[in-house]
Amino acid sequence: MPIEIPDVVIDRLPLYYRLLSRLEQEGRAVISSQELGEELGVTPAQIRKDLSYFGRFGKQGRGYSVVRLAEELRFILGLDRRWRVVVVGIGRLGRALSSYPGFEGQGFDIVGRYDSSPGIIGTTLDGNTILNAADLEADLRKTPVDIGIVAVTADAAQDVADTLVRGGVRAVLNYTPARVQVPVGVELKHINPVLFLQSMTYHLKLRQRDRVARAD
Amino acid sequence: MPIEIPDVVIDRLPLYYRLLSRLEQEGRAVISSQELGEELGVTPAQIRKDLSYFGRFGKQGRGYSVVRLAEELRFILGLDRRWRVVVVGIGRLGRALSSYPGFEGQGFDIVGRYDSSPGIIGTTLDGNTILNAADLEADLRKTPVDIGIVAVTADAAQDVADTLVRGGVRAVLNYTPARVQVPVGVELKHINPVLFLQSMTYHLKLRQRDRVARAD
DNA sequence: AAGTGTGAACAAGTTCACAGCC
DNA sequence: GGCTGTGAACTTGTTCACACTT
Repeated sequence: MPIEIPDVVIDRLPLYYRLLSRLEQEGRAVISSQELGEELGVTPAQIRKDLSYFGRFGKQGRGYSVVRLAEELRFILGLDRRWRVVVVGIGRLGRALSSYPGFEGQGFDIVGRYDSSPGIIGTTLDGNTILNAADLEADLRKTPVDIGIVAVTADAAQDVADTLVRGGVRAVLNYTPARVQVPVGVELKHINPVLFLQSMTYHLKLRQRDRVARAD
Repeated sequence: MPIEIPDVVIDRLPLYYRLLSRLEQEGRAVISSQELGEELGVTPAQIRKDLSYFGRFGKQGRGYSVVRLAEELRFILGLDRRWRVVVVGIGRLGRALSSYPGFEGQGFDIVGRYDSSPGIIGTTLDGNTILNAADLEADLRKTPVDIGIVAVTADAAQDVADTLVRGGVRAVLNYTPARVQVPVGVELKHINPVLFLQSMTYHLKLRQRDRVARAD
């Protein structure tokens, strides 16, 4: 009976969670789907439907207990434990990611920073020694890691992903412009600013055309 | 007669374009939707339907001319011109973005790097002087910019976005975990690695549960 | 009275399947 | 013969609207 939950729903949950988390800290006790929706730019029906995939967390006539719902989402998303993350590729981007303060507070521990360049291996970053990427697979085998962030050059991306997977990593976040392949059963997401920009320019161009057309 | 083209379609075009671009360089003359689809993990019908929103670029019995289709996509996406970009916030992430070699080659010129910290203003990065964020709006008024990348702290994000918009920027790429608002008519995209990771942990947790269940 | 949870209606997006052209 | 372009069929996702609970 595992009713398939749409991926779009899963992708919205962290958004809900982030807001709930903030409200929780602000000491807000109860909130309605209406108000949640306004805050997030989503319809209230959407929020209720999304949550209904996982249970009945609200009270009619009242709304959702902020604390309760935050906790439920934490549980659903697996944020009630800590996740072990390695960053591979300590160039400028890898350095920025390794030092990103937002991970720690959300349950993600960066437990390894790897690079393959002799000039970088052995140096320290925020007090952590950069390890040799050649040791990555062996290290992963010794002490398992959940998530790998790939911030190497495009041509090395597939190799690194393969190594991560061989080492037992079950989720790969690829910051490389290369499209990498992983076996089924391994989670994979791509973050590529150029693709974002290119879809934005489509809209910019459209709008410019409109403006010119209207000016006639 | 502007038939509304779904946003999902627009978001796929840069993917198609990137592959076509590579094929073009490799000297490939013609390709079928079948093969494009295999390469991209998309159904051939999807590709044909997507492209059909914009015109009839293929030849029956033959496929698509790689050069022709790449050119069409370049035109559709507005990549047949250069776009002026500023990066605001030159912390570790802003530095990484400012130096990212992928922008230049795809038609995006970083024409300004701004920060508000006295220790950073006036320093240079890749030979470019970091400018004072206090001058941002005036600078934008003088020499217009198309796209703004926001890489400041979360609490400053909305202010920076407002400044960009007042300065005439029509697209904002927000690297901040803060949800920012922009007026209608301004493009806005968010890139937040934590949200990506949090939807991945949902799947990781699911899979772990499955594994435990099977082990019984 | 207010607001959830949810089947039913609707909308959006994807795939099918085939006529038409090269 | 092979592959595009595209209505039609289907599937997926969203919104509606209301019975029901507090």
